[in-house]
Amino acid sequence: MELTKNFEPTAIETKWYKHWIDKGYFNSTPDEREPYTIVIPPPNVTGVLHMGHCLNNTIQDILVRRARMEGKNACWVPGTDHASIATEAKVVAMLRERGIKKSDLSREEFLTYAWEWKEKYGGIILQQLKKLGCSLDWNRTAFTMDDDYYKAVIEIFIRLYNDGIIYRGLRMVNWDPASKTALSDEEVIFKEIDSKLYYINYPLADTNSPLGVGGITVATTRPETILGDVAICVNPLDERYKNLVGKQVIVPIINRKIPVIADEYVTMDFGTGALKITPAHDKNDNELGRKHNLKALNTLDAEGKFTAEELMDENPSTQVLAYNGIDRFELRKLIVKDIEAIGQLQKIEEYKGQVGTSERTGAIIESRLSLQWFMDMKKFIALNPEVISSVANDEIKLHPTKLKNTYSHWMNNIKDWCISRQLWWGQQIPAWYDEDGNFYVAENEQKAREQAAAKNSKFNIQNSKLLQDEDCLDTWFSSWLWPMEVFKGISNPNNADANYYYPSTTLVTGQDIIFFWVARMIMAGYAFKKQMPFKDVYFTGMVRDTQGRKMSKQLGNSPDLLGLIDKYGADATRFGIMIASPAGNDLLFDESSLEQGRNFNNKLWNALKLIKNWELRIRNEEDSTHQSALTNHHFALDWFENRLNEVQLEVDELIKQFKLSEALKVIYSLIWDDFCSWYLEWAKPGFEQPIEANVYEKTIKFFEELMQLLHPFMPFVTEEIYQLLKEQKEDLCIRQSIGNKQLAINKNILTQGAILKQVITAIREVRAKNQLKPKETIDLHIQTLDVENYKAIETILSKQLNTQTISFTNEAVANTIVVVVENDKFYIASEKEIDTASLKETLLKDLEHQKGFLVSVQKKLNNEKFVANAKPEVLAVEQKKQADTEARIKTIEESLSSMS
RNA sequence: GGGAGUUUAGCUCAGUUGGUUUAGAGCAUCUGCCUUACAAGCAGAGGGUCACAGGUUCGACUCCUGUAACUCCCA
Repeated sequence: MELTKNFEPTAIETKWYKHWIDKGYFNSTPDEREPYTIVIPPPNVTGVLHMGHCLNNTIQDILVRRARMEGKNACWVPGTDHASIATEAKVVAMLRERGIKKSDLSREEFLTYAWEWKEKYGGIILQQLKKLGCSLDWNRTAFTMDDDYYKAVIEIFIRLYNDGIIYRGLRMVNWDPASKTALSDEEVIFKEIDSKLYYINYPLADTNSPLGVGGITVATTRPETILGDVAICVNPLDERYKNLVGKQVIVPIINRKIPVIADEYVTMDFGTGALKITPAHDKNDNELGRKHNLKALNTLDAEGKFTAEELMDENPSTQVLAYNGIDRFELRKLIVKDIEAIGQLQKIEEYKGQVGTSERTGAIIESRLSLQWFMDMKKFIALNPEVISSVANDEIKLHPTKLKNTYSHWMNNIKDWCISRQLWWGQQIPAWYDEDGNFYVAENEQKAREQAAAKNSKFNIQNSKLLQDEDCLDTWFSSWLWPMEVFKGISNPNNADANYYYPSTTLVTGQDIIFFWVARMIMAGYAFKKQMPFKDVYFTGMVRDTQGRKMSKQLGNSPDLLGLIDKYGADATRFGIMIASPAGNDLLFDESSLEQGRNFNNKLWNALKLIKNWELRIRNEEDSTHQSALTNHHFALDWFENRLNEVQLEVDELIKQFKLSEALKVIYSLIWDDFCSWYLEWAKPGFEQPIEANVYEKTIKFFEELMQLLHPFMPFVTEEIYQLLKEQKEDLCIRQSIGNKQLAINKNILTQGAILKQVITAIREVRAKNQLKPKETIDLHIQTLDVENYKAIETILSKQLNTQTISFTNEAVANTIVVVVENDKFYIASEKEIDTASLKETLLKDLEHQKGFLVSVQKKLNNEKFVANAKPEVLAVEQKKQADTEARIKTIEESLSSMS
């Protein structure tokens, strides 16, 4: 079979992925083997594959494929989450395009459209993962709104409500006026925004002085909330305002009389040192308001528009009523203008401030008083203390470990979790309200009716009205059950799958969702299963561009992943993203690393071609008349076998520590340098020469093992090559590795190999310096005490250095170039004239270096304190260094003297 | 403002309890090669007072203190 010039990934990738799926290799069912479970961080149904997913899922696939080859029962569960806010926004937009308004639809009608949208677009990202080669068990694909999953979420809500952990309360929440829903703190992104600081005067109420005289000036960024002001607050230590505390001032426009109060909370050097208090529209004001028993007056509605509803007791003026329905930012301008008109605006300053924005819609967040459902986190943690201890004592290991601090800090300062969202796409809150304002939490309306009848004597179980809460639950309130409910661990407790696969083995996810998701899964695990959800958590950093900027749509710096896979192949893409991915750190993505991956594919491909060329030239050992060639091949085989074992152990260790990038680097160098550049050159027969059968077979075996080692990282090219090397009974994808523990390593052979490489490199270097063309032969004279060792590698030397003759000598050879490696000397004779001067220079440079080194070693050995304090083995090493260096200096000096 | 982290070659990173031949790798750069697997390649080379300033120690990239720059988290 003729092999193509270069490796061509596209067709090969499609072929093998289909084959693996047809064989069902990725499907897992419980058996007697040890399970290795990963649940995918469910991407949004709205999502498309981006670099973050690529990194994340490549890592998961590497771990899963390796576990599968190690004989574990590997199970990687795919799925998506319903992403309430994002999906609802997409569906609303889709409807708008069709000319349909959400407000004209019933909940049921809207949900029909939403499901339609989900069926059409929700699976795109999972299809894209197949392109990347991900070995997911597709039979297990889960969705956070599946029927059973839905029921599980509801059940958990009811359980937590009955335990007194979920409560309903009026709280200051982060309100997104664009999507008209509350957001958790984690969904708010703070941004620096240019705004203005308005200085507004509040005149004193109890004097007859004209307006503008003898008042108090407040600096505010939010004049539009002024109509909700209920107090002015100053620092009790502030001398400027001491005489004003306890007095009344007048709120401009609405002319409300409010008190001046004192509290340490106020910073004296910000603005004027006087703060207006609007408890309905600011978190801190709300707290101060509660502390000082102030009323909260809400002046903005759910969309962020002015409403005078709560001001009606004050008989507001027509001017105030005219603000009704005006948007908050428009209102700001208007009120500033109106305050200016009555002469109460003193000045406006430019100001840079932090403003919260919605992660999903980008809208500026309003703090808003609202009835929401909450989880009492302090109580929850008190009942499940393992949530904190398991991470602290490494029962659950976080990688990198520095995140342990972050985790415990958050846990110990945890705030209540607002779990309700004013949306329809999600699990509807299982609470029903009767006409008297009582509510009943139950799994369905019938059960709620029964409860109502039992608790409310006025309630008629047949006829009375009962309305379900309109809101749905935060998406994270469903995805925190992911590791258990993908195996139906809540909806069908103690089923065989859940018992076998839970807890999962490893979780791979981004650092950005450590609180959103990871921490909450740990909570759910201990609360509902009394067990951790996973043993190790590997956090990836963020993928950035070469300038270190986040990848974003606005910057247009996020590459088209499928385009990259088309261009370079999935293996090269995986290689490219892994090779530059330090454990737990941000990754600066550069397309050139994909190029490196593609080149690596070709390197493998060409090594295959070389070996295929040997196939027809195999000769049995018995026929051999070249005994020395056999010994030499024996050395090459022996050396590479040991080198391979050494690296296999190293990789094993690295993967255990989640140092995947390093493991890949080590394998890359083993294949490119040790196997291709050294081993194959040593084992290679001469032009049109036959190859010994055992060399051929061993080489195939080595290559197979290399492909096996690399397979988790680059599954397609390795499977293809594995199958082409020889007729295979099984697929590489499921080939079982031999336990690494049995691997023995002969250090002597490895050292000998290292010296051989050093000799070849050193002699090549002087060849290059003396302009000896590769084709020009040399005569090599070796002066060494280990003649036998060099005899064993004679033909290798000859081949790699293009020698005409190799001989051994006990003394300097005249008119040659001298090379010193360790304590051996190599004299190189050629027909070319020798550049003695440059040769001398090289030797002198080396001599100087060695002498300098010797001085540093001797300094230590002559230091009494060092000799007294250093450990014996350290002392021995230093003594050996001294002896070696002295010997080397002697050798160089001899060479130099023989030259002159 | 509070907390955590980072700083090693042009770039991206290793460097395991302080001593392992006066700091390693990949990429990039330079030089020479179309050598019959591979020019997407081969062979070779150059490049670092380990951010800065002190300290501990016989000995510091490694431990301690301070300074600077950057990053992230929380407010």
